Amino acid sequence: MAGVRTQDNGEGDPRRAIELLWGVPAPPRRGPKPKLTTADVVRAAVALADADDIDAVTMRRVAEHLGVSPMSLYTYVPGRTELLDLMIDHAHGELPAPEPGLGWRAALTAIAEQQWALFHRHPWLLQVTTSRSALGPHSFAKYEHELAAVDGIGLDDVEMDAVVSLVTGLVRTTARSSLDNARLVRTSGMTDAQWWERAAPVLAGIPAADAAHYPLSSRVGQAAGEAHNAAENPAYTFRFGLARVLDGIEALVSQRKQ
Amino acid sequence: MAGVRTQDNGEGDPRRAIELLWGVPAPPRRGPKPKLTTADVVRAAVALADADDIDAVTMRRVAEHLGVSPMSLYTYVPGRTELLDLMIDHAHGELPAPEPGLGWRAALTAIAEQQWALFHRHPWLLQVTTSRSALGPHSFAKYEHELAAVDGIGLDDVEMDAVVSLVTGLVRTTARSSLDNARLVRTSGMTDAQWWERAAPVLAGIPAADAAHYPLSSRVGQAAGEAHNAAENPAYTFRFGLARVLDGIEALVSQRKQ
DNA sequence: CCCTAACTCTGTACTGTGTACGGAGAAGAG
DNA sequence: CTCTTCTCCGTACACAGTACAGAGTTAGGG
Repeated sequence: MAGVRTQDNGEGDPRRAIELLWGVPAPPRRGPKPKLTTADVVRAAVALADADDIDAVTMRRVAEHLGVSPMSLYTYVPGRTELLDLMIDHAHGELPAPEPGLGWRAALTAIAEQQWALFHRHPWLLQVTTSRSALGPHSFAKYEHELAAVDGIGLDDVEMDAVVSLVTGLVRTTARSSLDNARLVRTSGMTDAQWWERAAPVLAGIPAADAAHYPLSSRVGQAAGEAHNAAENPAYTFRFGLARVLDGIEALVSQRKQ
Repeated sequence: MAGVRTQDNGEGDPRRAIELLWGVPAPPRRGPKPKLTTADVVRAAVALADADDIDAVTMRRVAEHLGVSPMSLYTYVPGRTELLDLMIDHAHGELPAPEPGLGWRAALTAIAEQQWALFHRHPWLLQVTTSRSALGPHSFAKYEHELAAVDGIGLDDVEMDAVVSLVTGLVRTTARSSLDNARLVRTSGMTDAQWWERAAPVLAGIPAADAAHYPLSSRVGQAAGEAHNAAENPAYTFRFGLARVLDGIEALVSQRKQ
């Protein structure tokens, strides 16, 4: 029913990875011409992840996709972890530059919507942690654009950072539940409705799970289910949450103004 | 540098798993006395995950921890996926019942703080998806308590659900970045500062990564770094975000009231 | 009381993962 | 032409989840 894990990397020396992210000019090459480029590997990995899961990105499968032996990938990429880092920055490159002249509210809304769309194009982005990996050019640009949206509206630097985290975090969680669910539908072959149809009678047979013990849950769950035709509607939760968050920020901004 | 993944389950029939969650009375037993109980297995798995990672929860290691062969675990638990589900509900059991008589704002704050603490006690909770798994008694109770905090303050049922998702989602994202980072420090053996010390000169050697290209990022990044003595301060982001979100909810509530 | 059905537990084995290691061949530097 | 450096590959290892079949243990039915 559930159980998604997050595995981390724990790399030692960041040098090589950072150089790859920024596309170092390439040291003096002596040996045979490489068949591929690092970008080829990244593109293949992204294609696999898009089509399926982050779990589909195995060194063997990426290699097969490129018509190359698994071990030769290590010429272009230090390991799987660094490949994931490169994939992240690659995907961040799809985020457009901000439209100039928008107010902070419209700018933040645009950013949130773009990231929402990005996550739906590349669901694997939500299966991967980004703690120390946001060091590529596109990730830098992403952060820069986010800050630009709230620059000069009366917040101090620390608040600007926190506001940006708040909005991007909202997008992440709501998109995550949207896409976790979509993935479950795919992998289990059951829609939410079908799954509930099977789960409901089991629960009904358990006295302790009676609706009387959970009055609010059953009332609200039913109402939400009817309103959305599903157990959850992450798109609604996203836009509802964004409206609340923006209102909350607005309160702070106008407080700072006086 | 980064690369945490989330793996999902995709189980077929939820019956057995739900029965385990709710502790079915146990069918007529004929064979030899079991050495263990399902609860033993869950406790051992939680202990392993607490001490380390969700990745530390392998069937082999749990079995070893219990002095039993790996395959015998399958007597108590259908598979690793369902074990994770049981772990989640087990952890949710640590969330206290709400203090009665609090206003919605205080109640939501208490809930958020309790979940923040729970995630820090059981970081692996953030490494695991919960899409369709919140069907255990403690997860039910969690949702019920969350709804109770905002019941009767003028929101409709769908809004209540969305408000609750908004707050719990905030806790999840901010706690996640807090704990992803802590785990990275552990696994890499480098603090944030040490890591930046190593990464900074590499970045400095790359013309395109110059501060001039990212004026806001470098200004804000430096200010945030000095204010927090770290690249990030998730605890601040959490409390700042919570204040904004509550303000945003307040705006909606008072709008509904008139 | 014994036999048999039901149950627990275990050893072995299969597929799949990331990647360390060593060797084979290609191509530029001298 | 030779040497050094590089790319690429085959093999191998440790570890994962768990299918399967068998050995041993217990309680119910006769």
